[in-house]
Amino acid sequence: MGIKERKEREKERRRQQILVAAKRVFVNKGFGKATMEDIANEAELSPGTLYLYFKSKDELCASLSVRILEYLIIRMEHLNGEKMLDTKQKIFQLKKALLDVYEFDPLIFRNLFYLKSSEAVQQLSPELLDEINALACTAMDKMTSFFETGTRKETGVCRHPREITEILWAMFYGLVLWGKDTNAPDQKDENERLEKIVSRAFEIFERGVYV
Amino acid sequence: MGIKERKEREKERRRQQILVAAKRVFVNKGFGKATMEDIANEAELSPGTLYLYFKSKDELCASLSVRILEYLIIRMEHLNGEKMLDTKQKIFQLKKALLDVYEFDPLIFRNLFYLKSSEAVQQLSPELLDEINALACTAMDKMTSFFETGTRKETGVCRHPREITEILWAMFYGLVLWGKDTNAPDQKDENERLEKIVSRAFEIFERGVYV
Amino acid sequence: MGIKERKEREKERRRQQILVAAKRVFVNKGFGKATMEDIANEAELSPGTLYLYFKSKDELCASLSVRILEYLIIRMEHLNGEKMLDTKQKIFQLKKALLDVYEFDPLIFRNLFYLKSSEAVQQLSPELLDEINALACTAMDKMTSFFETGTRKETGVCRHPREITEILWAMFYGLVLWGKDTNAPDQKDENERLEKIVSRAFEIFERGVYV
Amino acid sequence: MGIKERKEREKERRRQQILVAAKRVFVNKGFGKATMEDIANEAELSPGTLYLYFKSKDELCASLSVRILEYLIIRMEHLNGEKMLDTKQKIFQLKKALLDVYEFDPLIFRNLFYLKSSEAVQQLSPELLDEINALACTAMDKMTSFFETGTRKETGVCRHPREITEILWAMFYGLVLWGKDTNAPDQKDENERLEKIVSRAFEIFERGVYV
DNA sequence: CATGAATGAGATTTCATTCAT
DNA sequence: CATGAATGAAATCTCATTCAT
Repeated sequence: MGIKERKEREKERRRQQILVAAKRVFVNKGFGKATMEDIANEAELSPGTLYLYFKSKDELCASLSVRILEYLIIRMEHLNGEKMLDTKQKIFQLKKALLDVYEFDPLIFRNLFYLKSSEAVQQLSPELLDEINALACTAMDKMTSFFETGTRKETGVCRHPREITEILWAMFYGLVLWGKDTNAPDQKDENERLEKIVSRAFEIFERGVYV
Repeated sequence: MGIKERKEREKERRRQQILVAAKRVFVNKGFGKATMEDIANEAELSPGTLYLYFKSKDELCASLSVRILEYLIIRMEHLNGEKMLDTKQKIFQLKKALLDVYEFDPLIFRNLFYLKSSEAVQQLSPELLDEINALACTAMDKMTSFFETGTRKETGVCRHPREITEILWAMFYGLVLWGKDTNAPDQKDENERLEKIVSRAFEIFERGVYV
Repeated sequence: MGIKERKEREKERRRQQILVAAKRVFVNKGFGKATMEDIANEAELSPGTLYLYFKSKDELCASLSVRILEYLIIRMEHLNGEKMLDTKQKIFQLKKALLDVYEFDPLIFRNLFYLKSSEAVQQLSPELLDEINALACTAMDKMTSFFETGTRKETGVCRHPREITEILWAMFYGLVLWGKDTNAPDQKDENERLEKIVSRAFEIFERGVYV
Repeated sequence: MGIKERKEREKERRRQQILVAAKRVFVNKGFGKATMEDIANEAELSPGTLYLYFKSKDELCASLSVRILEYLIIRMEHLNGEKMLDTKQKIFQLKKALLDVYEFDPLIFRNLFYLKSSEAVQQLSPELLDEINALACTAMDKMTSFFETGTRKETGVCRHPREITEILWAMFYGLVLWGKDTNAPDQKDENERLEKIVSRAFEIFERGVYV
């Protein structure tokens, strides 16, 4: 039945449309101060409609993380496709990937933070919570295996791929969250600034990983 | 007038008492979901009383950051007292200092993040905002000068003390915020876990900073 | 036009099907808390469809009463068919009839009460309101005339058939509404309990009606 | 501490004031259609204030029943004070008492009905639910014991005091609920009508109770 | 200073109803 | 006819803030 599928697709598109609108609102107002009405207005829908797609405001917020984690995982899978890299190259590739993800959605880290901050977590439906946790795990695992596969055939470098992964991730996370100047005049400047400092950080780090 | 001073001191003590209570509440509920009544109950005061010491909920939240930044600065000043350290030792000392600050107030980074996240910033009184910005700058400056003074007499290492400071800070910030597992069974376990990964991170980093 | 009639019949059948579903929902949720969507789900129809058969939720509710009043009237007409009964027998027959009606639809009294309770009445369409009032009157009249015809040929007993009717009706109504234990384990037990106390009540009453 | 007691009293008075306002609103609009705002306006308070005294709308509604059941119990206790009555007199006294209760609050029965109708019951706090159930039981017990004490010394009459109690109560309940004409021009007329039919009912009933 | 009852604006959420398909 | 997504008004309830005591 083509008709059922089309409906399905449209429904999913509408969901995405709402998420996009929500993201725009959150960027300006922050999660706490944004209202469902704001989001509805931005999405050019009525408040009630949001509830056809998301059980509650908290679930809507959390769903943003799903979207972005999915993108992150895809990016990590791409990385894993590239074989025959040494650790140095890998760190470089990871940096590039993370900066891409950030550019795709600069809100991602604030989002993940919000999610982790126990603010909302408690009243999410178990299903959604499980989904998010699974995605976050998968993302981390993919990153880790990226380092694992590459490093086995080398000189004993990078013996703790999991920790390296976590540290690099945290470093990026920290640079984004801390550096984020709310009053930045321009997203472009902001991105440049970030790229510069991240590059420096990964550079230093990369030297440190080598024995 | 001793009497005036005593009043002053008592007033300040009461302020601190409220901040302590607020911190306890925020740990559990998050900034957004905590109510003034929650805080008042925790402080064993009435809601109205809070407004004798803080202009608004947002100012109260922001004041928590002041408290912690002050402690951070003190800690950094101590560091600066210790002369004749090479970069390696400095990084080690900084790590220790940051872990101490974290132990003093594990909430500090969520706090600072909340402050940066534009959620509330916009409606803070300019005075408070200025104070916080000044404190944050001072803290960063102290950290930077810690690296500067140390490194001049050395081998050209650490030519970008400001960036190193920012990166180390962000790395720590990231490790704390990301690693923070809301459902951690025990603060002590949590602390140990953090210390371990932070040590590893600073270790790698320290190797990278050396030429 | 047989085709028109068939359409008509089918339409009426669909109406009944909706009413049956509505009744099931109301039993569990009560009139106020039940939603049109609940009813639509129960009837395996879409919410929109309900409005093809009923002007509004209130009209749907009210229509339930119509259904049951019609059954009540039919039952009363049967009673009137049985001639040559003395008051004692009549009271017994009435009891039986009422218990039958109750078994046919245990919700009937809550229904009628809801209708009387001014909750909705005010916004019903005049036509429906008139219909219901007419039916209620007819039902009462039939009951009354049941006593009238019987008692004329007797010994001056039962000189106020109208009042007797009303009292018996109210007594039954009260026993049902009051006794109705929402948490009753079982409709069957419930029915037995009701029959027992109703029998006792009519027994006493019957002795009292005789001079 | 007189001051604490005074506060206590004032708080209780305010609660009563809200209940009185709620009653007035419910008489006009019915439980389902009345809004918290309606009640707040009637009580000349703000909507938020209602929630300082009642956890939810449902709890407010249910609390009306508490008030009235308490009055009912008091009235029943008075009855029990009067010794040396035969059953006939007792029935007469009970009738008078019930009519008094009705006059004190004509809404009582609709209230109790609402409470029983499962509409709200499910989401009441267990404490309130227990309190109401206990009160309803007490009321019934007092009525029953009124018949018991009196009848022991008599001629074997009234061997089922519990059932008699229940039947009389239900009869009254039914007469009130059914008779209640929402469009009654005047409460006074209404009361007279009720008194007349109730008297007739109890008269008949009383003859029936005697062997 | 401290209180805490009251406020009332505003947030989330629900749901009867409509209408394009 | 039937659908069910969308609506949007309205309801419930929350909570930062105020103010009379």
